[in-house]
Amino acid sequence: MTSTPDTPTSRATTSRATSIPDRPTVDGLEDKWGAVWRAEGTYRFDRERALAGPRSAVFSIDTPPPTASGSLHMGHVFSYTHTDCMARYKRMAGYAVFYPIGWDDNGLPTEKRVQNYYGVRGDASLPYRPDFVAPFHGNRTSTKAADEVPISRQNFIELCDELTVLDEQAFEALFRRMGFSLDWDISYRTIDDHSRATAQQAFLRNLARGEAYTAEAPGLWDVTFQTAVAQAELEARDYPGAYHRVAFHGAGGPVHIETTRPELIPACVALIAHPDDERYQPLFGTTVRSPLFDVELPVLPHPAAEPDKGAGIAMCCTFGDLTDVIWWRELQLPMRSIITRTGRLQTETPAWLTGAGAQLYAEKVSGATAYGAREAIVSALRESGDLDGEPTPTQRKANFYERGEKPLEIVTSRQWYIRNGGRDGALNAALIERGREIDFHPSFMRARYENWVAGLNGDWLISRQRFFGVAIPVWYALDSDGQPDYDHPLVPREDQLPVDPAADAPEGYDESQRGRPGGFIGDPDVMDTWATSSLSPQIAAGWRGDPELFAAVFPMDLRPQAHDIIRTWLFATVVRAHHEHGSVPWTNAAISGWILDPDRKKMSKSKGNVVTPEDLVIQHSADAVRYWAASGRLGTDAAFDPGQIKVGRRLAIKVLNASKFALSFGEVEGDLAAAVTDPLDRSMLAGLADVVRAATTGFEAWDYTRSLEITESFFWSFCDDYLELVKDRAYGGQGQAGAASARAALRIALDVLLRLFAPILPYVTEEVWSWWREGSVHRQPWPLPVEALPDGMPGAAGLLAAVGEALGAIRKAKSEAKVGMRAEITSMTLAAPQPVLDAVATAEADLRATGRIGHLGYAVADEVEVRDAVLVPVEKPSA
RNA sequence: GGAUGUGUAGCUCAGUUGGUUAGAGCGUUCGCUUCACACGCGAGAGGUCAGGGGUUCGAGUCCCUUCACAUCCA
Repeated sequence: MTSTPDTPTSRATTSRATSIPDRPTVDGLEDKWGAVWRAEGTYRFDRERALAGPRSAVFSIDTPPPTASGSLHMGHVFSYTHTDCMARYKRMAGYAVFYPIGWDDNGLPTEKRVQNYYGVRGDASLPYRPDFVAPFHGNRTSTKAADEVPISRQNFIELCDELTVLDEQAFEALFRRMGFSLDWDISYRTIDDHSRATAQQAFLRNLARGEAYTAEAPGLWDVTFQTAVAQAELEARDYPGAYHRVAFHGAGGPVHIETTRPELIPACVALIAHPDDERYQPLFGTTVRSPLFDVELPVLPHPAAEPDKGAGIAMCCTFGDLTDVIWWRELQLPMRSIITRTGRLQTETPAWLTGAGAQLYAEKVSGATAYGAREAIVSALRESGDLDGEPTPTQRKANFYERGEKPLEIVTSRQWYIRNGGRDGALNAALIERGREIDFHPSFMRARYENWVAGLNGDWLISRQRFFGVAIPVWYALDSDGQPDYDHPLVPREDQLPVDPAADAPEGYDESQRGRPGGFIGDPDVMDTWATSSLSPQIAAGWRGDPELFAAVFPMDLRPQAHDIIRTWLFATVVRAHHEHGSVPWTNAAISGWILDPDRKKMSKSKGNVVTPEDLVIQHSADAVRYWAASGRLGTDAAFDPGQIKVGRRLAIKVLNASKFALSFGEVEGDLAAAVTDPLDRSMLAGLADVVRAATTGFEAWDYTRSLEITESFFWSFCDDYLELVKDRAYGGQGQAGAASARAALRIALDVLLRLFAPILPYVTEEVWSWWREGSVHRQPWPLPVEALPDGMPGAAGLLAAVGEALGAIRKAKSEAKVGMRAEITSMTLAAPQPVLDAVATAEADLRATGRIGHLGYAVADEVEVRDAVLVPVEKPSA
């Protein structure tokens, strides 16, 4: 075994023998360095250091767990790159960066994908089949529901588990290729045992404190997915309908209402007009009889009636829309519901119907879809003469579940809620106040939060009648008649979590008592996905089971996400932390914009304008794609721009080539800074010190784009002007000391520049670092201005700028003469303001070598220009 | 209807607390085989800063107003 000397800890002395490829390339760096970073644990969270040090030395990130069953799109790459740039900066700035990754794999998106991928459908009434084999594996051609094989809940869940694991592998591969410096050792899935236990524990504590409760109430219901839907999942869409002018029968003659839903006439409980509406004031307190069904109904005043809409008087049914719910509740009207959970009208004839009405119901509408019932009732109204005129088409706003295709119905059901300030002014105000404890980046995004919280109109409905989710961890005792006692749910102990009430029995009971009088039943529902993902900080930070870690990283420093889910994910997370910890979940929220296609439309699969990130990375390199993403500021939507990716690729290549060049002149022994004696070199380093200051300010203000722009713009003029100007001297054209000064300055500049670029371009910077340095550039400290130019060393950025201006004039003269830049200038006069002439005099040898100038004269002038140039064109070799 | 943001070169965007002649990249035009890079280098053309009004010695920047677009909430 050979004895190796201890690796020096000082950064500046860890140079190693330079080894540079002949033709450096950006292609293939992802695989090369991805493997090294993985093997070395380059981005591993330093737990020991974090626990030992103060909280302020940790930077913790609540990474969004992507929906694993969704497709990978540019939006992911965009937003995750923003976060990664900040994470890399913070790591270099000395923080112990806690940067976990999770996958959101429970919930409806996964169920839909499993349904399509395997050709199956969950059916809670079926028994488990241990030997079940799915008919398809992503190769299904039919999309007909009839072709789907119904399987048990447990079989369905097993398939969800199987497919999400596959999907997550695809995500992980992309995230690794993109160079996201996540700690893959800290990962979770929202369906794994730890997440389920955490979600259940948080729920049980909400329940114990009265923040979670059940209620049987009318609520929005999706008839396709047959589940209750929360306010945050609503989407108002235009939906075609028709106004039907229908006569109700009053004592003093017909009362006409206009409705888009005549099929609900049998569910009508009242007619309602605005209290100030003089047309209907005489009718208040009287009753009318409904057409066809002849049910006696009161005419009542309520301010929610809109006098300008339709006839100004409306029928209130249980339930056609949310206004009906308000009327029903506030006017204490009876419940006459006929729409069932499938969206069809109930088959049994309602008890409140009699005679001809009952017969009509039984014969024409019983069991019909809403659409079929409407047709039947309209034709009956036409026959009875109660339809005034023909229906007039209209566009109305209807509520849809964001993933659904049919308008939501309102169905009465027992559901679980978590208090979120939607029905409680004090809690609402407290949550708005919590929002003000969070720094939003950009700050105007707070308005989205406050808008949403202030506009809530009910508590957060968290129960879903679905399969693949975290079970609501409660059971209900059955009385001797087999009726469940919903008011006293049976709960597990926290150390028993996670539990599945469908498979586990509550304490004090055994499985044989399930469903029997005197026994118990499990709550059949699962939680909404957000009820779990709103706990991502608690899940990742070990709230359950790792209190030391939790104390070290919570509340977290950063929540990165896109602006469309402020109302859902961001808000829900604030609600949970407020209830559980009495604090914010994090102190900063970095809000990324969306990716739009070049026509400024949001990119989406249905529009067929999606570009897959994998292709782009393969084609242009991860650094190039990151460059494009980092060019988009927080909060700003960005057009997808392949041109910008190409610019990134060029920059990455330039970093390789310029670095190769800067390192090609050989080592400089001893103290590099002391070797820099030439004023032009010091000027360049002074400019670089300014860049370090500005780039640091940019990152500190969450403005990685500004940091990149400043560094990039310096780097290009460094290549175009400085490298050209010192080339001759660095080759030794002007003696030993001059060469040493140039070579040392190049190495200092490269060292600093690589670190400035490292958060944005992790691959090429790491590649170049490996040519001449030990370790990873990503574990180096963020550069300080004094590393570019030591305190006290004279140096003014203006000198290089002035010489560069003179060089520009020389290039212009050659360009206008249509000769190459290598063309010799036998003699010329440089006209310029005196300060520029002074600067040029300081660096005259460099300028003359670069411009290939023989005799150089000076003249004072306002503008910089070349006069009286005598050019010798380069002889072209004859063909 | 309410809220928020945006409007600067053909395109994508910078433009700090108001301060000389408004910048960059892409694209375009012209030129250059240049010893790191042709995936390169050099040069040029291109703008009534959405419109109107105001404050100021001075406005792309501040105020008012109109218009257009986007998103969120009703």
